[in-house]
Amino acid sequence: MKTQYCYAQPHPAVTTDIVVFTIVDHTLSALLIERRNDPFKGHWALPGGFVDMDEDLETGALRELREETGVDNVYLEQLFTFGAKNRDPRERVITVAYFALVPRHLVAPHAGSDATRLAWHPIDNLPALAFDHREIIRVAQERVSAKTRYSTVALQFLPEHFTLTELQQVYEVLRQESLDKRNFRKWVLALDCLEETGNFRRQGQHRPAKLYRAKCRDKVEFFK
Amino acid sequence: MKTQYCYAQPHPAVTTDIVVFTIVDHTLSALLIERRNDPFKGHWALPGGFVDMDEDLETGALRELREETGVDNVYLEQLFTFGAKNRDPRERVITVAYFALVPRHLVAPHAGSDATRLAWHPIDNLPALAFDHREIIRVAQERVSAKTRYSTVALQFLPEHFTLTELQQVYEVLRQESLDKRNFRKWVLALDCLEETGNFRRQGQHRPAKLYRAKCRDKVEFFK
DNA sequence: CCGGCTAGTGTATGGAGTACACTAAAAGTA
DNA sequence: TACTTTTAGTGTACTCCATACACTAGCCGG
Repeated sequence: MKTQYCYAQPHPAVTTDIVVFTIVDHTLSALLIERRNDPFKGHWALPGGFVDMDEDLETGALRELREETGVDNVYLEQLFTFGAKNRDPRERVITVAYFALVPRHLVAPHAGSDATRLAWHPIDNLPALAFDHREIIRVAQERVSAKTRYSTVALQFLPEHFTLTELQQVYEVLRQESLDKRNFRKWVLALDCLEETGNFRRQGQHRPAKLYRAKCRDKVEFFK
Repeated sequence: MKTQYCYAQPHPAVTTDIVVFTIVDHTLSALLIERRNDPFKGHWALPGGFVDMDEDLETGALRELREETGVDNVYLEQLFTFGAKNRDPRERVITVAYFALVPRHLVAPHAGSDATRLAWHPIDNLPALAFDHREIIRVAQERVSAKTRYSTVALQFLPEHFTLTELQQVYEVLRQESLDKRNFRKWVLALDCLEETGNFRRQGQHRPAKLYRAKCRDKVEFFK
C-alpha cells in the first residue's frame, strides 16, 4: 500500500521554478527543459520542482537547479509567486518563481543527468511552453531589465574578468538600446564597483582590451 | 469521522499575510490583530490566513483582509514569499506576503466582526509579534520606501482629495527626512499626475489650501 | 609600412536637483 | 479695525549629472 500524507484541510502543492538567464550571441536567453511526461509532454518548461518539507524555498530552488541543469553557485533572487487556481491541470500548484543570472561560458547545457533535452532559448523566440511559464519568463525579464537601471546585477552575466566592451554589450542587450561608448565608460567607472586586473585580453588583430573585475562580485549593489 | 485530504507527497500549507500600512500621526503604522489561539496566543500578528483551493492568491489575500479587518478596495501588491522551514511550529507553512496601502481615515479599526483586537501600531515601536511577522513588516517597509522613489504609490496613503502639504508629509514619513516645500512642489507637479480640484480646504486660522486629486488614482505609475 | 580593426579618451551643453526667504490669505484677539 | 498668528504659496541661482559627439592608440596581417 502506498504512503499517504493526510491533512484536515486541503493543501496545495508548492513548487519552485527558476528562470535562468544568460546572454547568447547578443540575445537574452533562458534555459529550458523539454518535458518528457504529461501534462505538456514535449513542451519546454522552466527547471524546477516540488519543495521538500525539510528545505527552505531558496534551498529547494538551488537544489532543483543543480539536479536538473547542473547550474550551481549563481546569482539567485526570488521573483514572484504564481498561484492562479488552474495553472496546473492536475492539482492546485502554487509556484514560487526565482530568476538566476549566469555567465554564458560557465554553463554547458549538455543533456542533464537523465538525458533530458536542455537548451538555451532566446527570449523573443520561445517555443511552446508548459503551464504559465511564458508569463513567468516575461515577468522575470521585466524585473532583470528594471534592475539594471539601479543596481549592479548586470555583472552577474559576466565571468570574473571581462572588458568594458563586454559589459557594455550586456547593458545594451538588457536595455534594448545601443549606448555611447564614452558615456557608458564614464558612468560605469563612476559607480566605483570595478577595478582593473592589470591584465589584458588580446583577441583579434587590434589593440588589446583592459580586463576588469567586480570589486564585490557576489554582492549586488544599488545606486541612485 | 473527520474528512481528510490525502496526497501521495507531503504538502505544505499555504497562507497569505497582509501588511496594511497607513500613516497615523506622522508615523508609518501597520494594522495588527491580537491572536486568540495558540501558537503565539496573545501576540500580535498580521491579518491573513489559509488560501482556499478555489481562489487565486490575491483573491485570498483580499478576502482575508476583508474578513479580518473590514478593509476593502485598497492598493494591494505581492511582497515576497516566506517559506523558512520552521517558521510555523505546527506544520510546514509557506506564506505569500502582500502589502496594502490605505488612507488613514478610511479604516476604523474597531474590533473585527468577531471582537478580535485590531489596532494600528507604529512601525518603529512594534509589540511582540507572532511567527516571522516582524521580518515580513521590515521587508514591506523597505519595499514601500523604495517605491516612493520611482513611482506614485505614495498617493495611496491619501484620500481622493488632498493638499500638497499633506502629500509632502507622506513623502517625509516614508523617506524619513524633511523636504523643502518649494522643491517638493516643483518636483511633484512636474510628474504631471496631479490636478487641481478647484476646491480649497479651510482649516485653522490661515490661508486655505488648494485641493488636488490624482489624475489616475488606481494606477501606480513609474517615472525616471 | 600600410590598412583594418577595436580600445580608449575629453569637452561642451542642457536639464534636473538643490539651496534658500519672502508674500498671501484666513481667523482670532485686543 | 488693525494687529498677530499660522499655514499656503511662489522664483532664482548654482551645481552636478546625463548627453551628444570624433579622434588617437595599438595590434595584426599582408
